[in-house]
Amino acid sequence: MEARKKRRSTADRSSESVTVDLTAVVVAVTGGEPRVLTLSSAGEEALDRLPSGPLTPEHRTLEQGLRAWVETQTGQVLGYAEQLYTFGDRDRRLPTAKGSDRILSIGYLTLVRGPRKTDRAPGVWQDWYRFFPWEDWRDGRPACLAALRDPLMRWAAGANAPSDRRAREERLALSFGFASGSWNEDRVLERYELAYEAGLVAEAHREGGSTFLDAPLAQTGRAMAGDHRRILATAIARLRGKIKYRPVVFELMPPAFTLLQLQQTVEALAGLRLHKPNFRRLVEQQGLVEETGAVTLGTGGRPARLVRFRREAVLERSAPGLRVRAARRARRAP
Amino acid sequence: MEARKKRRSTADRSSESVTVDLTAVVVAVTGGEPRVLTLSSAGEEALDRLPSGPLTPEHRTLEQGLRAWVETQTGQVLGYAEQLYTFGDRDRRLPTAKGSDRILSIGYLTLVRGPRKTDRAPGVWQDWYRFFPWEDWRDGRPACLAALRDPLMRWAAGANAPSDRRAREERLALSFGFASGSWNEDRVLERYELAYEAGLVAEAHREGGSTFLDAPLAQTGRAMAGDHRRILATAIARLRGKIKYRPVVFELMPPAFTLLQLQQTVEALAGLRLHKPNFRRLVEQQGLVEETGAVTLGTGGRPARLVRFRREAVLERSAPGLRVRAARRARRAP
DNA sequence: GTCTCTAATTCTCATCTCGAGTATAAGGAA
DNA sequence: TTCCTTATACTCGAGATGAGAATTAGAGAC
Repeated sequence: MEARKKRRSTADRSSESVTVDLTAVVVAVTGGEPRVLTLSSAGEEALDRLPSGPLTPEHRTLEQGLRAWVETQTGQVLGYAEQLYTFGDRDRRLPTAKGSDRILSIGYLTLVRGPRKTDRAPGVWQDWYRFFPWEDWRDGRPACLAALRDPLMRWAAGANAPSDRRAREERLALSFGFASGSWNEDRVLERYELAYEAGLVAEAHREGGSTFLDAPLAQTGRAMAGDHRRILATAIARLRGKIKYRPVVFELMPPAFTLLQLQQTVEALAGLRLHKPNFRRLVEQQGLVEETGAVTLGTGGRPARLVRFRREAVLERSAPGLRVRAARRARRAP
Repeated sequence: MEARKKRRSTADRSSESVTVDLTAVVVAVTGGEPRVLTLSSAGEEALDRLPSGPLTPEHRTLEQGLRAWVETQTGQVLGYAEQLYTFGDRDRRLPTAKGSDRILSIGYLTLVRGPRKTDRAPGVWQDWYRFFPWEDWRDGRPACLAALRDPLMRWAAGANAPSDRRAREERLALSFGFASGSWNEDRVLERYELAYEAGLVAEAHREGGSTFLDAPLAQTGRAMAGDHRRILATAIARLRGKIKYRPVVFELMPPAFTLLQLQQTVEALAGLRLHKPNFRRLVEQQGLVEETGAVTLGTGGRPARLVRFRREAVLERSAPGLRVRAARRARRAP
């Protein structure tokens, strides 16, 4: 543990001077897979980290600062950007531990359309399911979930107070759908935090956190520097939630695309397989796309129409999005 | 364009030292009206402000700091708390302008159940519609909206570039439902920001913002210190959105309540009138409440059953909330 | 040219959900 | 007992949704 200073009576103790770190989760979908832009953290064991940098006086707005940092670090120009959350606990493990000041991290979700190949620009586009293997249900229930279940259950059972135990069990049931058996793809962050608390992810062991480890770490996903994996979880959760009521997917699509490409993009993000005819009906009923007139050949079958996003849709519908539903909703009590 | 600095090698100019302000929107519903806890800002013209205070080294987490400040400033102990957004533009007008450092404000939405009467504790519970009179549609379309419409339209028409004009008109259509005629109660923030940009709220004139003023300021709601009204707008928007898929309303209810009380609470927050039988059906179908066995007399009619929140509901449904719908949804193109 | 394969697109149908309205129940007061 | 008020229950039709079957249109094999 670090010496946690308690000087509460120094002159200007009324306010603490902190430095602010702007951190970007840069998302794209290529080849039907969701990708995050990562860099290699300098020191130590070369963990993956997210593009990030300190807020400086020249940044007029936070978002401006974020864009600047991502550009200088990766060469990537951002499209859509949305603030996610501000992390500010005093004892967070940080990738760039400079001094003993408190560091606030402001996380952003950003989307880019055509991720340039990272020729010689630094940065790697990685499939985000490398970091969260249990989140990809496109080919059915992921195998690693089975491996997580037992340690999680044992962690819950190992709580001291019975009330604690119940609380943990409830969180597990809610997040992973153990018991009820229903998976809610939006709860990415809750699941990561449970895995963390249970000591199942590598990050939890870096600074003497929980010690419950005994689970196959290989199955708990690739680690990231600092708490970047938590920020990534926050971003995925937000994006999965948001595509349902806001047309954000289109920020990831090329100007013209087929309905199948759109579906596959949504599937990639949500980590779910969808029913093709129903997906089409949804998109068309909502008026989210319009014809370009062109078609694609070379699909291997009947040519597909190329469509584009129809901007007027946001004016017509109150929640223009793709409300995908994982499975049949839980039926109410009989 | 701003000079985008590339000097990545100066000593410590790379990071700016900022102070952080924790700001709370404390919400309760009493007497069927939504309330915010406000204080009087010290200096100047005694504007209403939200409870807030700087982050200090003793605060281990941001939320902890927030709770501490609200308690010391108002005596109010918080229940539910949720981070909203971090405001950090360099040129924000702030209620407590200390020095020239950048100040980051982290806004929180917090809910309290039984707001203690503020006997001699500082702080006033104010109907939040005093700050946003156009947001209350419980008795039909609010009158002040008619007064806003014209100035807003003129502001849009007054844009320099035609593309700008179109963009403004689109935002107006989307936020206020002019034209389409459909009101979306969630877009509180967008509406406030439009009113601000159009110079229709007092805050816009405090520091030489836009100068479009000519609208009846009396109808544009009570002003607040700094950008607290924007933070309040953010909170209302978040809360209105969230009751639809998360059982947060119950954080505002007493332990036992009638279905009508619950409905009136939702109506107060959403600023809408709901269909009684359908609201009951919704609540009961979702299994959100259970009987307490007791009934209330003195309702003026048939006694009402007292129910309580049923915690298991969150385990059964993937989005346990009260998806209230303002009106018939927009029909698709013919 | 015809057949076959693949993927795009269209239809069907039963089941839910939801908005809206109507009917009945149970206290209190006149 | 009657009326008034509010709580609670029932009904109906339109639209949304989940699931699957049927049809269409290129490409390549023969």
